[in-house]
Amino acid sequence: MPDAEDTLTNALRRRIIDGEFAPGTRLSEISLAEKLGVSRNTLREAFRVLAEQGLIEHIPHRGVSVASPGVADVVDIYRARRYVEPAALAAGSPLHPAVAAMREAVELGETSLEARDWRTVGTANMAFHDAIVALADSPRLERLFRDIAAELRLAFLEIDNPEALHAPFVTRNRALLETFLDQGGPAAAAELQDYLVLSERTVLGAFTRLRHG
Amino acid sequence: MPDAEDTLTNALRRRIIDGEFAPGTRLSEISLAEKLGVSRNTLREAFRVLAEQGLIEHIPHRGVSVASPGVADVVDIYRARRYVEPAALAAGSPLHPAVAAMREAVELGETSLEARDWRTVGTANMAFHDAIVALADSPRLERLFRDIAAELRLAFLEIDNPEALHAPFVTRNRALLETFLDQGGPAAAAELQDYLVLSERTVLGAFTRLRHG
DNA sequence: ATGACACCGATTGTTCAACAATGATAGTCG
DNA sequence: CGACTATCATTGTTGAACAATCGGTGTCAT
Repeated sequence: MPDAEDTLTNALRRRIIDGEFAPGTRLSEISLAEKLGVSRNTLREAFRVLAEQGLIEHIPHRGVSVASPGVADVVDIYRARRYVEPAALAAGSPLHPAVAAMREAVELGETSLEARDWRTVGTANMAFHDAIVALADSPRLERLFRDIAAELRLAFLEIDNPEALHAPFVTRNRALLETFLDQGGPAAAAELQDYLVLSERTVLGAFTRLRHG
Repeated sequence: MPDAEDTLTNALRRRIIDGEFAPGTRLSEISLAEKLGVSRNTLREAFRVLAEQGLIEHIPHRGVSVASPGVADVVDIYRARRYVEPAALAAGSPLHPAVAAMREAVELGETSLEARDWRTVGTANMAFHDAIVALADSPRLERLFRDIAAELRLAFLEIDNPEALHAPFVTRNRALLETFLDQGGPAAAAELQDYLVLSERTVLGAFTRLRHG
């Protein structure tokens, strides 16, 4: 079955992001290869890709495990986000196609919030920010964001309180979109700065609460 | 010979960056594996890592070749740089350890300029900007910069006029460092914006000159 | 001569089995 | 009870093999 590997990498990626393998889980080459119906070598190639993306951690001679981001990782992820997202929003055009994606993400978030479908709320949230980055029209920045967004999802999985994590930001997304359209990029960028600070604080708070009981 | 792969990846990476394999060169699995004294499978794992880093391009069933960045890539690389570098400089502290690295890079650039050692001038140049990014204390931003800097080196290799490419920026690096120390981060950030615009223009100019004769 | 078509060869994609090397574990001894 | 050692499961790496695909070559009909 040639070409299994691209598919394999994506499949593994999705399953990890979806939480099928909890953060920190050890991924055994032999058993996982058997489970997925591929050879060890093919699986190892996929591992290398995912490790480079930060989704799994590879320790020589000790195998790979699903990344489990710690406080330092969350801090760094938000730092990177603050570098990229507000600037993308500040320079973004309201006519950019990504604006439609922003709107759709906001609406999906709102309907999912009503349905109390927190998982989808989280997905919509990420899609919203992904659209913001897309405003920059930079494949490399998009790739960076794709990777750190995936890592952040792992952090969310560790916390496992999706309502507190995602719900508060649905209305903020709506407000941010309207600020962007009504008052322009720079105003929206300033708002997003505060937004990200608050979001980081929310995540970090949940994290330390985890550690202390 | 276990643990060959991390070493292998780094070795290949360095050889590519050093121009041993010209941009666009097809890398045959069989012959390269033989040349490097590793098996095809091990080499393929290294390929996956380097492809993820953007150093080589992988086309299914057609193998990998050394990336040869085009105009669009250069534009995107500089876009990403403008997002990250000035902000890092603006927020950076003069007391940060990376400042020492900035200084060393400037001095190395100056001595290499005198010696007309353009290769080292280019290296020092990149080290200077690497130190700027290090001001942000963000592993993920550093990784992004490491990858795009490597890609940019490939673009430089394609142009192959290192003097025009690197020499003009030695004095600018010195000036930028002094602005940062004397007038602070924001002033230096503004200067760096212009710097990067000029640098991009230099590279793009050389590129189009290549295409037209 | 030219264009479509079928074939062939080289290369990549993937698997399997084997062995070396390492890290963790468990058991032993002082 | 702690340090040492032997064992063992797992990873690291290899080589050979076969399947699948791509690109070029040559043929053939028009």
